[in-house]
Amino acid sequence: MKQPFYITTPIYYPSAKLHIGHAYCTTLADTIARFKRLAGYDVFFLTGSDEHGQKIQRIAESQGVTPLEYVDGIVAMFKELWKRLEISNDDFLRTSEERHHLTCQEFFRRIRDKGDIYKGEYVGLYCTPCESYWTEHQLDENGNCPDCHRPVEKVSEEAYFFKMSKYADRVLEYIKSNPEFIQPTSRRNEMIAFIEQGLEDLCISRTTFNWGIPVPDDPKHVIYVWFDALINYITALGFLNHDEKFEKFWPADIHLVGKEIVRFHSIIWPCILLAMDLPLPKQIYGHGWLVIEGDKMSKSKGNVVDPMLLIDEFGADAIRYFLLREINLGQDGNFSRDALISRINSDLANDLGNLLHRTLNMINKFQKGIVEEFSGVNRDVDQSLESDKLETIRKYRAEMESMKLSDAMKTIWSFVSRSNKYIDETAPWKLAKNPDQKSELAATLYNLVESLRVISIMISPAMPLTSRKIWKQLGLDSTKNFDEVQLDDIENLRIEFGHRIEKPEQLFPRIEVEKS
RNA sequence: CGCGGGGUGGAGCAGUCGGUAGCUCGUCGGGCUCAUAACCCGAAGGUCAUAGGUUCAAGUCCUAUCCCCGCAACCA
Repeated sequence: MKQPFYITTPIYYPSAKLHIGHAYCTTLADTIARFKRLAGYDVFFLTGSDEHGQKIQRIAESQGVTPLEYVDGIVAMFKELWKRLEISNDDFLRTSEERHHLTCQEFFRRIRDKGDIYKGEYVGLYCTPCESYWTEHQLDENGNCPDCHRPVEKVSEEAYFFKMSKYADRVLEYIKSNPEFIQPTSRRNEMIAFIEQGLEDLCISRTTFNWGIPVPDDPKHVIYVWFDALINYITALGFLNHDEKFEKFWPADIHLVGKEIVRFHSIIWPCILLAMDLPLPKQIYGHGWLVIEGDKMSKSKGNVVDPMLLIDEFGADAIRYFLLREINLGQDGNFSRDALISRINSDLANDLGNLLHRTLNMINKFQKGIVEEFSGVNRDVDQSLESDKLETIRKYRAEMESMKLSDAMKTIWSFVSRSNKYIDETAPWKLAKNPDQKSELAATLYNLVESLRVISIMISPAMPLTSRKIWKQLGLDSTKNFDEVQLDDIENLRIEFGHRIEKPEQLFPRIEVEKS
């Protein structure tokens, strides 16, 4: 029986189109999910949309449509983006779906019945024209509403509270005794410090708007979006229907989230689960943010990068590779068009693309497109290439398993480089001129095809389209169907003598940049 | 003294247990010609923000200072 593996992205808020930061997070999750599938796990990979809240309701009103009509349009764009980016999610959860409403209400009811949700007074600073509560920190320099800059007033309303304080100690204990729970460590330290300063009970209902999940038996309240949103991870597993998916996949292996929402996932979410007597997720991984040309991405700065346009221009795999390679998981990373083009040209076109192209070209030119048989060739360079290959595979597996995705890409590419060097070392164009060296030539070309075969499997979680293209061009479909390739095939599968390669095609054309 | 992250050759970054400072791009020189003017080899270039301290030895530990960037509870 296959081992289960459950990974999630956050459910994104459909108040606007998704930007490159969302694409980054989802690409990371997708790459991990694909790697785990390749490694033989039974993977469930979830993403979705968090559709409720006052902000959505207001935008919809301003456009003269219902909230649902409004989010339907945006969510369709989410789905289109994930399709174009080759995201392999197993489900897409919308919090507006009935399955989620019912699950969420069930959580509320059970926690209330056991006495951990109570009715109280929410006191806050309210801006009447904006119909919004603000915290003191959010106010502008004059102590006014940060949106409209008019004065706010202290207002209270009836609200439900969740007894988070009751669970603070247990969550802290869990974090402390499970060092892997919150990653990276810097975030973990932050969370410990945060809990140690004391947790207040969480206000989990609102009465100032109605686009949300109604509180059971008290429908003038809607459930606060975070309480609503976090539960999505369990809704999707069919918790309510005692689905076998729930038994199999809960607790989640990784909730991959942005650093700004680590707190919700590593404190509020565990408190909710403890109140429900459910096991806690194994890991919350907080990735960093993308800064654009050194600046924080924001609408007001007008530097928001649309991933869809990038995919149109450069293709999904190039974007995926860049994000995985260039940014160290857990830290902030820089996104710039120049850096992207530079990566595409040097790593993808010059190194990988050209390695494939020159290899296939030589097989066509010197051996009429056939990977020919040879025997008795074992030069130092061959041994050296072989041992580098084995070391590369070993490192790659270790790095992928420990989520060092950027390191894993570096490891693959140093082997790409090694293979290019092997061509220089063996100089097949010279071997081709001498009939006595037919075996050496065949061995060289065979070893190169082997290198590319290994590379194509290793890049498949990160660059599924390119991986498939290489597989096809190498003529490997006759050896094994690409979709059935497993991680162990890196070592186990061997190319047969005499098989025919396909027509070489450029994987990544160079992008010419005008010099200024 | 709110919390956290960061300051390493022209640019972007790695540096695990402290032991001669690495990678990619760019620049310069050479080689090769199978290839997407790609590939391979070599070189130049850093007092690792600053000032102290611990140590036989510090980018790596400790203290102080300066600069940049996030977060600061209902905000995805």
